[in-house]
Amino acid sequence: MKDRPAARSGNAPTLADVAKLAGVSTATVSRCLNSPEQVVGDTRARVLKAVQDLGYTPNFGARILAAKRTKTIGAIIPTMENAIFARGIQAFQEELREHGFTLLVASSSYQQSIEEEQIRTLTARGADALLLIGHCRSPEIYRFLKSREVPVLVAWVFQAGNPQVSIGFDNRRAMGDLAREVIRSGHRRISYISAETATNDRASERIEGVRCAMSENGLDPEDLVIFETTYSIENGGNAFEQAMAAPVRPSVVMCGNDVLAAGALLRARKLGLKVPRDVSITGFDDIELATLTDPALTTVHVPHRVMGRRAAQMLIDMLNGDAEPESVELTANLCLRETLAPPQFTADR
Amino acid sequence: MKDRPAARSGNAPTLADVAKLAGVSTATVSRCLNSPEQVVGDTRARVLKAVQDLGYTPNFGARILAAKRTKTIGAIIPTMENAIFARGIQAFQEELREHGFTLLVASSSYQQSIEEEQIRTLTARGADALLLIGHCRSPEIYRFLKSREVPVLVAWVFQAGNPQVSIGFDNRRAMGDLAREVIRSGHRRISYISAETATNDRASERIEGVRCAMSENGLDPEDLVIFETTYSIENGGNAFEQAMAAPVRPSVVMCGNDVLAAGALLRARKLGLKVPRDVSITGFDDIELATLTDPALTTVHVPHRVMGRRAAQMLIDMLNGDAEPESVELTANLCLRETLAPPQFTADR
DNA sequence: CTCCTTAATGTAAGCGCTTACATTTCTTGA
DNA sequence: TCAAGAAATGTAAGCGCTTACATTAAGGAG
Repeated sequence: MKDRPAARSGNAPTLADVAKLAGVSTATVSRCLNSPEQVVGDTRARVLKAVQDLGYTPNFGARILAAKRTKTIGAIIPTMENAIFARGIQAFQEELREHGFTLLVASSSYQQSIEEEQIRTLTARGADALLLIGHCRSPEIYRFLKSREVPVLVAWVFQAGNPQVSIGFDNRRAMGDLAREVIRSGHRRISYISAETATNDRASERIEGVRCAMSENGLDPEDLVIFETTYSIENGGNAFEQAMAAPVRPSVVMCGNDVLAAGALLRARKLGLKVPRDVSITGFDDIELATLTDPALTTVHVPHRVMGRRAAQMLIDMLNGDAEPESVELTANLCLRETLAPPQFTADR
Repeated sequence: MKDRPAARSGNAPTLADVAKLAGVSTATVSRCLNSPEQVVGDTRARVLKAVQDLGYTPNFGARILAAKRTKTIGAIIPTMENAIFARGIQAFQEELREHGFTLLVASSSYQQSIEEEQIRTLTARGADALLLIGHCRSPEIYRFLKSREVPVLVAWVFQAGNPQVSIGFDNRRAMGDLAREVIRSGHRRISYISAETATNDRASERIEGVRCAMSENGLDPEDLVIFETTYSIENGGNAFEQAMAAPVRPSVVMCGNDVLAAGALLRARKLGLKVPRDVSITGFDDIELATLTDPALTTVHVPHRVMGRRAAQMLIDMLNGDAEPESVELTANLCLRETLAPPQFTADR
């Protein structure tokens, strides 16, 4: 890898170039750009014309260095490939843009070490604040963030009592609600397909939700059969097949998200199982896909877009020091569609 | 919006702090971090320890300013909400990471002005190179990019003869191939649901592909009925309904992508139309969703992941000046599944 | 018409890093 | 053992911007 001589040096016009052309000082140009009300109309016009003529673009590196604030916010999500994050982040960015902020996105592939690296990178790049997903990360990195005084907002989760400011919903309760519904319709043998729980608190909270619902209803939480895998249609299908191969067949397979559920549904079709007659399947998130499948997926609706927009507003408020930041709980509602039905009391087992 | 005093000043340890602690000069520390082979093992260890102890993170602003290259690559995509970009970019980022590059993503909401703004932003932030989607943008911005000497790679398209380096597939030919297949199975009355074509060359190229196929087969390209809308399931459904309400009902509705096609399919079901008996539907992209629908979608498979990975490699090569960059054409293959069948020769009309 | 207040603009000191060049320290061959 | 060249390290000059402070211009009151 050859080190090329510094690229694009000498080309980009600088503040000084603009200043010279407009016949003012660099300070005036800077003010024109950052607080135009401080400079009189006449001069301002001249400066802006010079900016135009030169095709001047400020160098953010220099700005970061000199000003410490950059009107940039960073977000680190597990993966762009999951529609829920894509959607939330898209809304997040739209809201930020309306307030003159730029968004920098990075993804961590669900790996804690990568996420921490990205946190450092974005901070070093002058992100004024950060949006992160879930609570699961090392104390060091929280210490780091604190020492750098970077405001952080955690999204996609809400846990009463957690001091870290967050916006999201209570994963445990949401999945618990669904599980209660499942149990109420008569299911007793539940299998659960989950994402890897090690560094994903949303996933583990959801499992806890199911367990709670079980004990509340006199079922032994220990009986919950769990299959951990990575989010993908294929993996969902495989896990489903495994689940159905168990000696005691579940009457319902609950899935940690819609993608897994879609995979399960597809595989059920392939295996010649009728859903929900032979087995019920549930998802989580309510992405578009959930309405497309046949039968349509019973799932939990999460307001991703709303979450994204509100997250942006909260972060901006935090940056402005407008008010004490406070966690926001959004509600996730059940979406009862077609894949859940009372179990057939067949004589299997 | 109050201007707070410069945040996190005085907190972050700097190169100088590290240097002092390690008892060396800042130059040595810098070398330790950027070209470790230049500093002897003993010193290096001392410096790295100091870096650890202090929790030092380099300030990218300063780096951009001083070094002009940042091992960062920017990508601007129309939207994160489209699985195809999400997938391609995810692969792109994975490959970049393996080579020590960081990815900065921004999205343009399919708006040219926003895209150009983002191009300037990412450039100003020290992106060493840029990945952009499609060829559609103003000459000024290309001039800007050229003057800044920022290597640019255009993805998701390949047009023979276009001097701008790109990686992708020939949208016209790919959709043309599908159209030929459609015509070969006997269809004559084709309706087409497209994305907005104004600033989306992929969309317009695909339409051209259909038109070509039509004239090759003795059909009048003027007869192609086109509905333009924004990519979404809902819009796809609406456009489909409109298409089917035409006095001369199409026997096939071709869609600019799978999302529109899924919407069409769903709406068809709602309208009581059997696909493909009453009407055929085709998509484009072959996203996961295409296999989930019932019947499964006939579409064109695009190798998004491969494209992302190769794009990363190409950009890195360009940055290294390793070889003359050359456009790469990938192939997009037909995926004949269940939604396309010969038309019924009913007596409608 | 002068003096003082206020608004507009200019001056210049960094921000933290890289790197060309200068200096010191180590090797090595005769 | 010593000179000469190589290797390791240090010195210091920016990179382009913001902003505290200094200066100048413009009003307004007396």
